Amino acid sequence: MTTIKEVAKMAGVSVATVSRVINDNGYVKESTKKHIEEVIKQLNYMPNEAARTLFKKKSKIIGLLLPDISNPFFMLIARGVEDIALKHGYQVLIGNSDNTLDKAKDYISIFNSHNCIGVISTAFDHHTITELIAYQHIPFVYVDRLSEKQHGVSTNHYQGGQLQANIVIKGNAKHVLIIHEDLSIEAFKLRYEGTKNMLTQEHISFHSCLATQIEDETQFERMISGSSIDTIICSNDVLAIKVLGMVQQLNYNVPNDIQIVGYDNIPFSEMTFPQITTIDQSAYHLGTKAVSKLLNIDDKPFEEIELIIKKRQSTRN
Amino acid sequence: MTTIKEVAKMAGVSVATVSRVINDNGYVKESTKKHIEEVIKQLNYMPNEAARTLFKKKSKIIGLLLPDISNPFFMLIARGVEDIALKHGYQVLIGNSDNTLDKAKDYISIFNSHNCIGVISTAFDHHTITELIAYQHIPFVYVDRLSEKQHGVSTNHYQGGQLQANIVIKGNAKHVLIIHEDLSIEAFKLRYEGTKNMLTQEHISFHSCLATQIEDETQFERMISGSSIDTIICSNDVLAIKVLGMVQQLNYNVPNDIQIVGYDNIPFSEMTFPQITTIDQSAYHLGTKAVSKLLNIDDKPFEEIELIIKKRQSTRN
DNA sequence: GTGAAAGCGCTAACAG
DNA sequence: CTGTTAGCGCTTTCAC
Repeated sequence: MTTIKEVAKMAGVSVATVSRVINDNGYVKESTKKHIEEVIKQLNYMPNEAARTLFKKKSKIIGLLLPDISNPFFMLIARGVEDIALKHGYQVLIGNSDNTLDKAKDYISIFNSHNCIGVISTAFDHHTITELIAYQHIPFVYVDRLSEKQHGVSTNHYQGGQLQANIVIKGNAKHVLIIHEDLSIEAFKLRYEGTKNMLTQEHISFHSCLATQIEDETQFERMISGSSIDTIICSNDVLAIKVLGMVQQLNYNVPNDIQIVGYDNIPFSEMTFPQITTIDQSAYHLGTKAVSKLLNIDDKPFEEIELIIKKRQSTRN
Repeated sequence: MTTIKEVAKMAGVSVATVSRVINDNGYVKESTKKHIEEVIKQLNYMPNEAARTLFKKKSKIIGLLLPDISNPFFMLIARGVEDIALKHGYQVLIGNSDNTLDKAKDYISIFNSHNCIGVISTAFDHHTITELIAYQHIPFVYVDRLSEKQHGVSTNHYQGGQLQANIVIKGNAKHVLIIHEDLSIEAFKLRYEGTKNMLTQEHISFHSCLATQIEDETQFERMISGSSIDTIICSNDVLAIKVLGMVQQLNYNVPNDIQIVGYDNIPFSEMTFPQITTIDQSAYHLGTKAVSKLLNIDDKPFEEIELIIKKRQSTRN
């Protein structure tokens, strides 16, 4: 690795001057600037980020804390974060918390030790979040965050839940099954309540169960047939895709016998047969916005992103 | 951020001694060690990685260069890399090249400027790889790499292609369509040749086309019906899932009318109906192995991972 | 066993 | 406009 010193020597100037041109600040005569730039190119010089970070106490790295990138929804956020971070000269260090507080804490410490400019985090439950913030001070931006008091981008999860309910109501839902993820995670809880309230209001009966409860296929079948379920509302598209497959294995026709709605609009939701009706959270956009907030390119500290209904084939009407 | 100096002062020792205990090297009296450790805990001290990196000229960061993490196959590799990197105290900086040489080069430079210990990269075509290595010197480990001369982990792609052919032959394939990704990428080319040779050997007729050519649905339909295709072999599962959906939209029964094989065994391949028959490359394992190679935990510089056939419902017999 | 001090590569005063 | 220099936080000789 060539250093700034070597560049300076070769160009016949001091390191300060070289530093001025690579950072494009301070006065440098145009001709010496040109000359230094040539030397830099010739030597293939790149500043050592560790040295810069040590001095500035801030690195060009963004810490990205996700529950699990294997869910395409988070992958989309990650790509959004990465693409725009790169555009602004930032790198992203990834951390999968697996929804574990310990891992999340560890990653935040790690991000801190790398002098990350900040961390972008997707939602934990409320209590966890406050604990995390208190844990170490580093700028935080939340994606899918909970309260207006925090910096971040989010969508209206309660409304999203209502939207799901509306869709199935139009599809003449009579007996609904809501399959949800861990309700201690605020986003899922809000959606759940949105659909629940909407269904109740329309006097439509429903059952609900946790995603983990459908692992057992025979139990799942009993649940479906026992309550003559004709509609399934899922917390997210991964779940919806899984459920679609299971329901089809049981020889039900989707959407005629059973209609299914998902959430997130992950790319695969459009590839199934039938294609899955879902609510688009614009995950990629959420990611790009989060970076803007973190880098203060964006004026507003908090923003709500519009939800988009993707009516497709897995629901009736 | 507390520094080593503060710890030293509070503990009433020199920074050198503190450094010795945090790195667990050199002689330190047991009692002073205990004392220092207490102070560290009390101050919640964590070493500044930038400073360490500056001195050591090597950071605790692994650069991970992927074509695109939105393909679950690469996501699996990424998770494998991340999980085991974390276990060894390393972080991972991600870079999506989008199969672009320019972006790949940029990322390698960036990884270098961050003093990454090395980069884990998934395959480009042969020419590109050599160019990349020449570009900057930093330890490289390839996943799905091409030649024995390079460090890395791979599977036998040619054999994988043969395996795909064998599966459909057992399913009584008469008119095969091979839908492949860019053949300038060695892995895809090898698989393609594996299937092609196997099919030729068995005197089974086949057509082939590039993945991008099936975007147009009507053209796809013509291709299928025109050649009375009864079998489709795909370069990867994402493609297979997409094709499955398209074929079903066209009212073909899978596998009776048309059987489909994928490649990779991504999680979604098991969630479709019918479930997709595929070849498992053990992507996660590939990722973990790559880290071991990079950190020299693993003795062998190169290793070949076994392919596993996942016979499921999308193929006949 | 422990401390003093040099120096990793860079930036930002400050001096000229 | 340009150079000199201190110092970011850490590790590692080298003394003692």
